[in-house]
Parts: sequence; structure tokens; C-alpha cells
Amino acid sequence: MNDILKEKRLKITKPRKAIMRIITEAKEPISAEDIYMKAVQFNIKMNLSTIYRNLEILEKSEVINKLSLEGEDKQYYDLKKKIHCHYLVCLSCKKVIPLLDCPLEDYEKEVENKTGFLITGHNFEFYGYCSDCLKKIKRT
Amino acid sequence: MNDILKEKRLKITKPRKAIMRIITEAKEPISAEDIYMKAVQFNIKMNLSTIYRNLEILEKSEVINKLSLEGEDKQYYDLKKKIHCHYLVCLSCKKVIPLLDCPLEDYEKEVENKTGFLITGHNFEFYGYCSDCLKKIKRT
DNA sequence: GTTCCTGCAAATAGTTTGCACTTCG
DNA sequence: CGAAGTGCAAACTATTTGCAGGAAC
Repeated sequence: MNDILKEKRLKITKPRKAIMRIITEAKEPISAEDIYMKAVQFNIKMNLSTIYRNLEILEKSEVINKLSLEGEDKQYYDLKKKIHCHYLVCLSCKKVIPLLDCPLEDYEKEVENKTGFLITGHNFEFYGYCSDCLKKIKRT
Repeated sequence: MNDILKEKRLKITKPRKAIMRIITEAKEPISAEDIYMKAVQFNIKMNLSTIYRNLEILEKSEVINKLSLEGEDKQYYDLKKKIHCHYLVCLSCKKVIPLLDCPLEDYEKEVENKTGFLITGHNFEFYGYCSDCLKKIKRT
């Protein structure tokens, strides 16, 4: 973890280390607020502006991704992984389930060729209702 | 236009008609603020809260879509069209170019079968740099 | 004449910024 | 020591809400 920060020439500070750890350990994309609350659980109290500033730095350093999830006004963040994947978002319980593959790679090249646009990335997720919530809905 | 509102049993008011017209005529997804400013151009001055309330109603009535575009904190809206499509978003000039097809339909069914998730929709766009901006960048 | 809709003002959520102080390397 | 990072308070942007008056049907 510290290695990543060193590599990017970022100072290793307590808040920054905590933010890195929390994002790394998160199983799903999380918000600035989520990070704040997780940090409090670890008895680390840092200012929200510190979190936002670090998220911006980490995004610019290409350590994390900033995501806009459907139906949410706030921004979410996750570790930029070696494994590129997408998510299923449950509109009811807000659970986020990762999918293992990405169906867009060939299509991306095709679109680049057709349009002359340089595609640097994509944003994609499915939304709907997870099987647990479907069961609950049927019951009522 | 009024037909859609009647069909959804929504009262036909001046602000609502203007909002419908502006979204219908827009070539790309637009924000609440965009609607406000377009309305001023038509000499119709309405309150932003009226716009937000109507956008919410129109979304719930399935007349329009609410979109989270990459790199934007605010929400965008477009008409729910017969023709489902996606967009190329230019990170430099913010231009939004529609693509004509959607590569996700088969994949969606596959994921539903595999996961038991009920997928009600998806969110997808490519981002990068349009050919005009690429030219400008190369020059400098 | 109700019901739905609107404007206005105030509140809220998420995020950003200026500044003085602190910490890392 | 100097650059980079932090906390705090205040500002800012996007959006929501309560309420009282007004328009549509």
C-alpha cells in the first residue's frame, strides 16, 4: 500500500494511508462519506475535505476511479484494478455486485474506427433488483 | 407533446409544456440548469424548483430518463425514446455524440440468467476526446 | 371547487477553497 | 528547512422541501 504512494511520489501521511486502506479493503465502490465513517471506526478522525482532496489526487495519479452510479447524486470511488469489470446495482438495497467480464472491448474499437473519437474509457453498469429484494417484493 | 402529458394525466401548464418542448428539441441530454436557461431564451421564466419537480414527475411517468454522465456531478435528462442508444462524451469540449446501436442486449440476458438479478436498465457511455479536440491538442 | 401545480425562501447534501498551522522526507 | 498535506470554517453547486397562493379541469 505504501509502495503505491511512494511510486506516485505522494507523502505517506496517516489520513492518506487510512483512505488507501479503506478503498483497498472495500468490496464495492464507496463514497467520500463512507470513507469518513469507516475511518471513524478505525479511530481515525479526519476532515472530509482531506478525503476529497486525497480522492482527487489519487484519481489524478490513476490509483483510483471516480464513478457516477445510476440513481445516485454523489460520486463513488474504487481502486483501479488490473481486472477491469462492471457492476450490477440494486435499486432497492443499493447493493453493488461485480461482474467478471466486460463485453465492450471489441465494440469500443469498432466505434473508434467508425467515428474518429479517441475513447479513453467507459462507464457502464446494469441496474435493477437483486434476487433477495425480488423475493421481498413478491412477499408483500 | 400535450398528448403525452394527457396520457400520463398530468396537468398541462405553461412551465411543464416548456420543459417538455426543451427536452424534446434538445439533441443531447441536458441538465436542470440548461432547461432554465433555454426557457429564459423563450421568455419563459420559471423557478428551478419547478423544473426539478417536473423532471422528477416526468421520470416517474417514464417520459424521460435521468442520466449520470462521467465526470459530471449533476444529473442530465433526455427523452425516453423508442430508439435506445448510447453516447460518446468528449471530456474536453463536453460534446455528446449519440451512437446508433446498443451492444448490451444479449449480454444483459446472459447476466440475468447467471445471477438471478432482474435487470431493468443500464447506464453506459464511452468517454474520451472527439476528433475536433484531438486536432486542437495536437496543434499545441 | 378541488386537486394539482407554482413561486419563493429556506434547508439540505455533496463538494471545493482559502488560510494558517503541521508533518514528512 | 521546504514542500506537501491537514483541519477548520466558509463558500459554493445541485437539489429538495414547506408553505401559501394560483391555475387547470
